[in-house]
Parts: sequence; C-alpha cells; structure tokens
Amino acid sequence: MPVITLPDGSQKQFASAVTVAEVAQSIGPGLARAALAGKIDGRLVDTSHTISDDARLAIVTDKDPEGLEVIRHSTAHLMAYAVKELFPEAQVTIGPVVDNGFYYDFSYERPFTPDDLAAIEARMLDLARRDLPVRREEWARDEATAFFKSIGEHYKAELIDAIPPGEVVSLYREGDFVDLCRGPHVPSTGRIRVFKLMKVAGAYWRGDHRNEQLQRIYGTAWAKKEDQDAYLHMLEEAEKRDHRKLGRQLDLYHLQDEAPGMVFWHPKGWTIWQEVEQYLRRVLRANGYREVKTPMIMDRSLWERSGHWQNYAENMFTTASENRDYAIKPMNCPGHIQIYNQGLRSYRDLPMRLAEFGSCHRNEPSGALHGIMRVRAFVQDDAHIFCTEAQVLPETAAFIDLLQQIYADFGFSEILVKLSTRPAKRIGSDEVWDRAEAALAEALAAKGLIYDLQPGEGAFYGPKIEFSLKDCLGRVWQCGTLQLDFALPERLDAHYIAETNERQIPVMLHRAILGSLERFIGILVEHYAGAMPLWLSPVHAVVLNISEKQIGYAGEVAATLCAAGLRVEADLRNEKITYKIREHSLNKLPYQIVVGDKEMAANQVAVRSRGGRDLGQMPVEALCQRLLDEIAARSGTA
RNA sequence: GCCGCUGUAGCUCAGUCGGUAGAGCAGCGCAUUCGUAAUGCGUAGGUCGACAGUUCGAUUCCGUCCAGCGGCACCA
Repeated sequence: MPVITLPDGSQKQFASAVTVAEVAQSIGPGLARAALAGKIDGRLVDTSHTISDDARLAIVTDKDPEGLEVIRHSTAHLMAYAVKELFPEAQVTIGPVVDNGFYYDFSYERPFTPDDLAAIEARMLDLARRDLPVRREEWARDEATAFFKSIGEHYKAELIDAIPPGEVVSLYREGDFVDLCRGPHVPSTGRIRVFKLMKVAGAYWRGDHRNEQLQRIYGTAWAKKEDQDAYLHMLEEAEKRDHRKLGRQLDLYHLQDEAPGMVFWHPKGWTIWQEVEQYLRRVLRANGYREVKTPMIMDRSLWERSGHWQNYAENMFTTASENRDYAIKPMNCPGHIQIYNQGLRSYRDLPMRLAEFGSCHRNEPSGALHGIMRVRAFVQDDAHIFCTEAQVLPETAAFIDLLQQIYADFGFSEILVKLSTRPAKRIGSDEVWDRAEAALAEALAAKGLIYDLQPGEGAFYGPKIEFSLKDCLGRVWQCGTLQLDFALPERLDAHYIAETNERQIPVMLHRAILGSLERFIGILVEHYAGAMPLWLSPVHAVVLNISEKQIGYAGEVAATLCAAGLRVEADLRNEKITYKIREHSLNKLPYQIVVGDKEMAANQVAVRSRGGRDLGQMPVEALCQRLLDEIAARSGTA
C-alpha cells in the first residue's frame, strides 16, 4: 500500500505496487502523455518503474531539465539503433548526453561520411515515427556478457566487466535493438521528435590515445522545434564573432603556414595588445609587483635542474651553439628564481613579487592549435611571489581581489573557479599540503567565491586555483591561475634568512591573471564581437568629410583630437558619406565624426556613435572630453 | 600526435567527367563633389597549398608532405 508524495506535498495512496506511468495517469491523462521518466527520492527512473514502498515522486516531462536529458540520452540510443540497421558490422560503445545534445561512439571499419549521416538521420526519423516501446530488462551479469559477445559487441561486453559487482546490469530493448544502459529512457521512440546529427569525429576508446580510435557521431536534440532552431541560430551567430574571422575582417592579426601557432600582429591588433599590457602594467605596479625581463634562451643545465628538460622535452623548442644546448623558455619561473637568487634574501624581503610579460614558446601538438587561442608562441602575464608559508593566505586573498578587479575592468563578470588538491604522486609532507590547501580554500571562502573542488588534480609540486571565463561559443577558457610550488625553489636553490637566523626555502606562488595575452585578446574579440570598448579600440574615431570643400577642416579636427592623445583618423577619400559610414560601421569603429559645410560654418562636428546613434552637433572640445571620459571609465558593453 | 574534412585572385566562393580558370567584393584609373550602412563606367590581378608519380598533357587522378577546420588526446 504505497503512499506517494508528490512535489506539491500532496499524497496519493495506492492499493498495490504501481508504476510511475500509473501514478501519472491517476493525476491526469495529460500528465500521463507528457511523462518521460520519474524521479523517486532524487533518483531518475523509467515510467515503467514499479513503486512498491512509500516514496516521494516527481513526474519528469520535457519541461524539466532531467526530461531533456532523458530525451537526449534516448536519442543517442535511437541513433545507435539506426546505425546498427544500416551498418550491421559496426560495434556500439558508449553514447552519453553532452551540452545541447549527445554523441555515440562506434567501432567501424571505415569512417562515416556526411552521406552516411543523412541516411542515419533519415532512419532515425523512421524509427521514431514507428513509436516503438523502449523496455528495460535486468540481466544476470554472465548472461549479459555472453549475449553481447554472441552478437559481436565486444566493447559492450568489456563495459559490463567494468560495472561494480552488486550493481544491476540493465539492458534496454527497442524494436530489434538491445543496448546495455543504466537508463532511464523515454517510454517509446515516438517521444523523440526534434534532433539533428551534427558531425563525425574521431575519439579514443575510453579517452586514451593508446586505444583504438572510434567514430563519434555528435547530435543535438530538443523537446521543441523552436528550441532547436534557436540553438542552431545561436551557433550561426557565434560563428560570426569567431576571433579568427574577425581578426581578418578587422585587420588585427594573421597567421600563416610558415609560422604555425605564432601570431603576426597588425597595427590595429597590436594597439589592443598595448592597451591591455600597459593597463596591466599600471595595475601590477600599484599592487606591489616589480616588473622584470629574463632571457628567452637559457642553457640546458638550468632546465635539467628545474626538471623541464626531462619532463617536457617533446614540447620544448631547443637550439644549440658552440657545443652547448639551449632551450627556448617554455615558462618564466626558472628565470625569476635566478633574479631572486642574486644576493642573500632576508625574511624582510618577503613577499617578493616579480612580474614579467614573459614570452614563452611551447611546441604544442599540431592538433591543439586554435587561432590565437592556443598557440606555440605566447606571452604570459606572469608573476612569481616568493613568500613564507604564513604569507600564502594573505597573498592569495590579495591576488583574488586583483584578479576580480581586472576581469571587471575588461567587462567580465562570470568567473568559474576550481580548486585542485593533492594528487597521488606528489612531493611534500601531508602537513604542508594540509596547510597549503586550507590556505587556498580559506582565501576563496573569505572572498565569497563558489568553487568546484577537483580532488587529486593539483600539480605534483602543490595545489592550485584556476579561474576561467566563458566565451560566446560556451567554451570555457582557463585564464587566471594561482599555483603553490613547494618544489622549484628548492631545486633551484632559493633561500632566505628567517627571523631565527635559519636558512629557509621560500614558498613560490606562480600566478597569472589573463593567462596568455594572445588567448585573452582572442576572448575579448569574441566577447565583444569585435566592437571593443573605447579604451581598447584600435581607432577611437574617424573624421569624415562630405565633399572636397571640408578636407582642410576635417584634417584640423582630426589633428586636434590626436593632439589630445586620441587615436583618430581622417577619411578624406572621394566617396559618398553613406559609403564611408557603411565601411567604418562594418569595421566597428566607435565614433564617426561627420563634417560638412554646416559643421564647418559653425565650427562644430556631427557625431555618430557605434550602432548608428546620432549624438548631434557639438564643438570639438566637447567631443574630445566625452571620449577621454569614456576611455577613463573603461566602459563598454558586450 | 590520432580520425575525418578542406586548401582556386587580397577576401568570400564557383568551376574544370584530364586540354593551364571565373564571379562578387576589395584594388587601380576616369567621371561624379554627394548629408549618416554600397555612385557609375573601365581596368588589372592566379606556378589552382608544396613536392613527386601516372599521362602526349595534371589545378583536376594517385602518393607523400605542409597548413587550416571539426573532434579526440595534450595543455608544466
């Protein structure tokens, strides 16, 4: 006689065990039709699940996030069914839900083609239309393994071995297709209506590059057609603000075959870079950092002592001269320690904060390169803080303040934070790790930051905090980082004399806020779709004459604004004003200043701001002040 | 690095079932002197990513390599 408690608190009593579907039916036929799954005490189950004891139950429909997940998961299975029908030789492996959709990995003798995708999608539509029931079956482990082996599904057999003993082995059957799956699934294939196969890609079995490469098919699936249309539209819009496309359109930078993963910065892109760098330089100086510069190339022996030569040989660029081997620096820390090591340091010198716009080279795998976001030559806004263990907490707290201020100045508010703690393979005593992790966690808590804990993901030399920003494509880019390092100072003989007159090894904090300037500028370009806030705009304003008569006046206006420190150009070409406005609008220029006979006569300028807003006429001085104020405020909207 | 796809004018792209290529925009010239998102006419521009192979002949077919794109793996 189960008593079912519904989310609104109401209770229903049943004479005997009931299924989720029956409960839904008892509430109303509409809900029964809409039910995709049930949630019992927080656990998702099929609508066919039988409830025999008292329970809290929520009927899951496509209006619930869990409902959408069930749809996506079931769509992945439907795709596997279609693939097995069309390509019986293909073996199925796994098919999970991901953001906006799902994928399924197959082992097949050849890659799937776009034509194959179309055929698979058509078959899926057909199977969905037949509204085949999806049924859960629970099997004995040995029988399930034997079954999958008998039908040639060796990956599935392997997956069953990985299921912990004691856990149920469940199979789902729809039509002629049977798949190993935890579930739950929609009650029948007819519930799957809105989906689209997106792309094929290679992926390694179990995510390990030493394993066989499988064929992964990605798809998207939604509860409503409008949702899918909106998603596809969002992808199109996102493509328009791709930094690679905008970099070319706005003449900011380029890459070419001869220098893979290394950026050619054009005058306009380099102006953005300089604004970012100079801004950061001022802020760092105001926060107790001192800027340094270290050699790009250093002898092999130093990299051997730091451990990089042994551990990162494949990813380091090297060079040789007169029987000596050198590495082009992949990071700045060893260099900073050399500066720290000049002279005997006292505890009174700590914390010592050394900052560098450090140019680094890493020979990243060719497949990893991505526009200016992932490159082989990059500049880090790097700094190392040498301090005592007791200073870790206040330094971390100060760093978080600084980072938040800087991200806010660039117009970012959504920051994702992760704290990675001790890995299995590590150096340093547990007591030291305890204190280090506690200091980082305490600093994060003190700043009221919500963070994901990543146990075991820290570096072997210390725990770390990672700060990430989300870009327009929903990709998360890690920018800021703060890493404790118990190892390198000792390896490279860094010391200080403590109050007790003892020689001690300092703790080193590696920290960066933007990460790499290349990547950060790429993120900025995408975030603002190329329409940078005024302070970051390569050109603040352009002065346009309407006809030849105002060439002289337009030149004077431009010169006045330039003299005030603004980046202003004059466009005196013999073109119609509409033509010039269109062109500069496409180039996302913040301000267009039109001068015709009227303005010349009144000694004024007509101002048009980005987005086509007419700000009317004003004296040049008024415009000048307006622009300077806007730059000082660093205002801008994404 | 791995799987797949792509590489033609400055840009976006079409095309050649093997007979060395075309459009729009941009560029250049001339005309036009114009009031807030494209003035007209004319003109020039290409080792068809690189290197080999097959062929009378390769941008096209085959192979190798390079680079880019989508994923995977990697990211000190």
